[in-house]
Amino acid sequence: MSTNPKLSLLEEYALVARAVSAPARLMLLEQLAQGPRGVEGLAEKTSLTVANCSQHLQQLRRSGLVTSRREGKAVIYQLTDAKTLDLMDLLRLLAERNLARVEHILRGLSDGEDAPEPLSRDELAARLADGSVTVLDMRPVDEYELAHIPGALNINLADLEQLLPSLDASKEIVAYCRGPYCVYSHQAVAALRRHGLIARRLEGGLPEWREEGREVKTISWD
Amino acid sequence: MSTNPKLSLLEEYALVARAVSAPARLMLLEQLAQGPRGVEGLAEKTSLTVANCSQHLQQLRRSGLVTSRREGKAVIYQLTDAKTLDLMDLLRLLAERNLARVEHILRGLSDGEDAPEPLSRDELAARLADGSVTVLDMRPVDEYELAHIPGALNINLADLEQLLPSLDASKEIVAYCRGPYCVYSHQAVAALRRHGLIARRLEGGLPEWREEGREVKTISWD
DNA sequence: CTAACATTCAATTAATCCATTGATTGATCT
DNA sequence: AGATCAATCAATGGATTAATTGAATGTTAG
Repeated sequence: MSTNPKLSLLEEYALVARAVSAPARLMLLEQLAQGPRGVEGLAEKTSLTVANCSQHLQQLRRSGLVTSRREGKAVIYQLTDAKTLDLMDLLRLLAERNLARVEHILRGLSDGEDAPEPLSRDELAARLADGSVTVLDMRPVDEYELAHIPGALNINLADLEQLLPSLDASKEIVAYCRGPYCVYSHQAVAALRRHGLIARRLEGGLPEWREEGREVKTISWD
Repeated sequence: MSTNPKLSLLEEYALVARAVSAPARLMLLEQLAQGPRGVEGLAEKTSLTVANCSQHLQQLRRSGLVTSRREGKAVIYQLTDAKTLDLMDLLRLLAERNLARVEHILRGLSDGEDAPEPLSRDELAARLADGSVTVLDMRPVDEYELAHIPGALNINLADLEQLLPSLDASKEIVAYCRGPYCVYSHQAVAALRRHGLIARRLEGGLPEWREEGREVKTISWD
């Protein structure tokens, strides 16, 4: 606690940030995003010890991101409100942007090849509805599990070759990954076109898709 | 770094959170929100040593929230994009909600007195335009400085009595503070009405006002 | 009241983070 | 080249944080 009022206010902000600055607590929040749970259940899902889990949960409670109530001999924790989810989404968005940008720079990729125009998100939404496209999610499987465009197939670049025979060559293929800087979908499209398929990238990536409030599918993980 | 891919992804999110989990870095971000600056200037504004400031800035850069470029012998830092501001706003929102809720509980306040209906934000916006209201911002001065409703007077409860004579008794007075749970505006309205003035609370507080994308005024601090 | 269970508390250790210091790099100017 | 200025690096000590263990609390069931 500082004596300076301006600083102590910033310390208050920092306390909230601190709460989401440990992977263990992010795991807990991911779990709580699926609904209220007891301590033991959460400990199991996150493979933390019960005591450790309890302490993390109390830290989250102190930060105001979750609340708890007693139910019999169990203590049930739950997210305080949707703002908590907003915070997690923003972190995801920022973090994945960074990952994507880093890869992009590392590989020295430029956009100006013979690549076709990317498909806009509006267009994809329309064509998802009438089933005239195959959608490929090129991100790592853990990101796919957290959220993906409904109906998208998860495949990584290395395995793409194996998938080729089973693709419907009459449908256009749309690949996406983390965002505009992400390399996966660029490379996927290039590979697919080399094999004579009709393929385009989605404009932006999953973060941008989510941000516009479009539907995503989430898998509840182990 | 973890070997588990799911964990290492969460670590990436945590890294972003960690970046905004120190008051010193939040100060730097506040400064950068006003525009790009060099290291020395930032160090002065935040009263950090140059070396310390540089290290914090590098941590912010690693998290992707800011970028830097060289200009002559100076290194200029700036916010990467508006998403960084979104993150800060969200932290503010969550933190101030908590502060407000804590106060509310501590003082055992209930809403059901003889208090009048609060003024909606739409109404206030309309009446701000035609100048038929006096708006009081009851929050601490440092929060006021960060952002407030344009035209609002900042006054704390203790000093309210002194302000009374100078208030235009023919205009309705609207008081606001941090949010629905915050006590300042409740108490201000009660005090004003005790003195025979026409006073109401604003529905919600500044966080809610900002959230709706309404105009706020910010003062660049020292 | 006692036993059983879920959660929390308290104390320890190891790891991480922060501010400070002084040296070092990189860029400009004469 | 040498001087100067801005920023960064490297190393230190002090403070905070996380995971672990075992004991203590509160709640229900018998």
